[in-house]
Amino acid sequence: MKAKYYSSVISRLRAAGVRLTKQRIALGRLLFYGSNQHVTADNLYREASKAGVKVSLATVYNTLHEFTAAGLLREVVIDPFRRYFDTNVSEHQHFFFEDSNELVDIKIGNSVVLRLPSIPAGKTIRCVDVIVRVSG
Amino acid sequence: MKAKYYSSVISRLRAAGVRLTKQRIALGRLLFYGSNQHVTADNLYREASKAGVKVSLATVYNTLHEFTAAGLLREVVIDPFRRYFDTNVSEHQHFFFEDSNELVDIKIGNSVVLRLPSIPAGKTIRCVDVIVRVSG
DNA sequence: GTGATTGCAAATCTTTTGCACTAAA
DNA sequence: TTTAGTGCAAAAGATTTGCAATCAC
Repeated sequence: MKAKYYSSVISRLRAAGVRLTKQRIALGRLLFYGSNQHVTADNLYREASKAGVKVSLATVYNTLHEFTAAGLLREVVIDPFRRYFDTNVSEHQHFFFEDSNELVDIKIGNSVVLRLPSIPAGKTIRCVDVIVRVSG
Repeated sequence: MKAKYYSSVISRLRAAGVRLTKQRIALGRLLFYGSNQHVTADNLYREASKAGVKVSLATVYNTLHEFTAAGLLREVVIDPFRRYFDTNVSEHQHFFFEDSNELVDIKIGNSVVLRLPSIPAGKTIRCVDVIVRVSG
């Protein structure tokens, strides 16, 4: 099973056109087969350390940006104190649990339904971010 | 006209329960009667300097937080590089023009949340942030 | 071999803090 | 008079950068 996951990460990275390095493969495994879909740099760095992966924090930052540029991750702007990245790049919305700082996908069918606004001529909507901030 | 605006800021601050200082009144005037409803600390600091208001950057930060805590401003999390504050504290949504870094309110009637998601029992929705990111 | 990537430490940028001084109530 | 607010400079915290060493293709 490990081997299958491993090669699956490799083909995903290769398909995205990113150069295959030890660090990227290791981080890719953590990102795409780990339990947490929503990571911060520090977050992923610790997870890597815990997993015995030798990687520097700078490389974690580089990799998160590289993967985002390659379409493997999407950044979620949710918190002024740190940057979150989401392994789910398909269109979806988020709960942010303010008491625990937890970011959770809203399941399709339970999402906020919007009527989209009209926009200035010549412009395009790149995306619509919806964050439901939950407390209590 | 000036005098009317001035006293109107004073009563607004007083009503919000914030102590009236020269700096807060000056920043309040810029915020509540200035042209730009969406400010960053640096942004407001420059505006103050330009208007001849003598105030330190630290006080601008303090004041933005103080006003936010008092319900006079609302923070909009939109950009990982700086914090935006909005003088419009009523429920509304935003355009973010990515090319110019401009944050603009979506006019009422031009965007509507039609249905909210169900949330875990015991929790409450504090707010729903909707950001329409526009480019081109 | 050649150009991209890594790791470290230093730099950067925004925001916060400590503290002596000043101003508001 | 007493407590809160201000300003400065220093600190903090997240992210980035410069550069020499290393690795992928």
